[in-house]
Amino acid sequence: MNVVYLSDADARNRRAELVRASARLFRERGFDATTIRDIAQACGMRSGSPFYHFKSKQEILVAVMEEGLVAGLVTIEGIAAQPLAPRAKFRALVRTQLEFMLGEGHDFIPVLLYEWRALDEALQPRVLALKERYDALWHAMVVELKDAGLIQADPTVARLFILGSLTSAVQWFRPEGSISLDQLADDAVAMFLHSR
Amino acid sequence: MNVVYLSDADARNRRAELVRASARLFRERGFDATTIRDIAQACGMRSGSPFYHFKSKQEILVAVMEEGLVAGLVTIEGIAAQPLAPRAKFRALVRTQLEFMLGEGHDFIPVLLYEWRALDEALQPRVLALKERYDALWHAMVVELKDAGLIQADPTVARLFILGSLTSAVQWFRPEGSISLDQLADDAVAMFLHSR
DNA sequence: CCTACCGATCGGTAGG
DNA sequence: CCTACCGATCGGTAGG
Repeated sequence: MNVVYLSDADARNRRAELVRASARLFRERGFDATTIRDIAQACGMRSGSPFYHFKSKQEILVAVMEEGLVAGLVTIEGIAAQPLAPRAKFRALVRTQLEFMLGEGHDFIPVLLYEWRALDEALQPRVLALKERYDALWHAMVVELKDAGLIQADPTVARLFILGSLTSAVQWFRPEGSISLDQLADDAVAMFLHSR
Repeated sequence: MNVVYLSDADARNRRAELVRASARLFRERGFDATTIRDIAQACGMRSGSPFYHFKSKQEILVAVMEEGLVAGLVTIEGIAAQPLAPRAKFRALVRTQLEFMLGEGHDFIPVLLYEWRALDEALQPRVLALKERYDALWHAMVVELKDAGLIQADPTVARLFILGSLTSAVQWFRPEGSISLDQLADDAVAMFLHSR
């Protein structure tokens, strides 16, 4: 029953491939509209084979969310730790956030943002802890901006509005369009930060 | 085959009831996760009965989107037509938009925003025309603000960021929480409009 | 990882 | 609008 059909290394590779393909499909079609058969086919497998690597479709979703969030968090926390002036740090954080939401091959964060509801409540705590680290980091950034007089609104609402507007770009940004991620970051800074 | 089981008036009422219940369910659970049986039950019908009023589940979705959009558009256009100063008009538009997204019983616009992908491509044009009127109105508002020196960023990006951040409130705003829609509107004005 | 399959669910329909 | 039902799809499993 518990016979091994793949070497450890092969199994790890195939698992990673499943997570990557699932992220892309979940992002493009949504979790509910993506079938296990779609995922298997995208990796050249038969329909039952993903279950060699994951207990359930929900476990695939949680893997997509966790792995994407961990990768993004490490990068973002690295930037937040740099000794930059508030305005420059904000610009750098925004630019990185945009990269993780809109850049080539970065399907994980959009899935996290748009498929949260599809995740079984029992599994949500596993992702929530990471999400909170994310929010805490941005909250500190916004408070720093407010102390510097660059933001006037309530910090919590400001944080939610800023992240919300960046998030919304997932819906309308087109990489082949005329606007670049750098321009987008500049516009965000111009919009959200007042001059003193 | 085409026998009539309800009077015209009854049929209209039941249809409206189906649209209202569907809007709420689509908003709460998503389109894919809502079954015809859920909708029927919410209206005290049996599972096959919604198809007396609608050809398909997709037709229910399009009805939800169209009816919500038409209602919102009429109200929003009324405000845009008022002779208000740019800052005051912006505040009024934001407040109304928040009402239609977050207010009691207003499930239509969130469904439009979050279930667009679930709508068959063949049906999208029916809703797109209304959406464009919406965007045009907001675009004119943003240009007016830019001319008045209250916004500095590119008008298209500014419009998308503003609507995106308001839209995001659907995900985190809780009516029973400590913040009111009026405060939210004030914070949006403080965030997005610079002083001259 | 594959083959073969099950059990449940779901959108939709025929007929009254 | 109800009853009774179909056909397809889908997540998941047994066994090798």
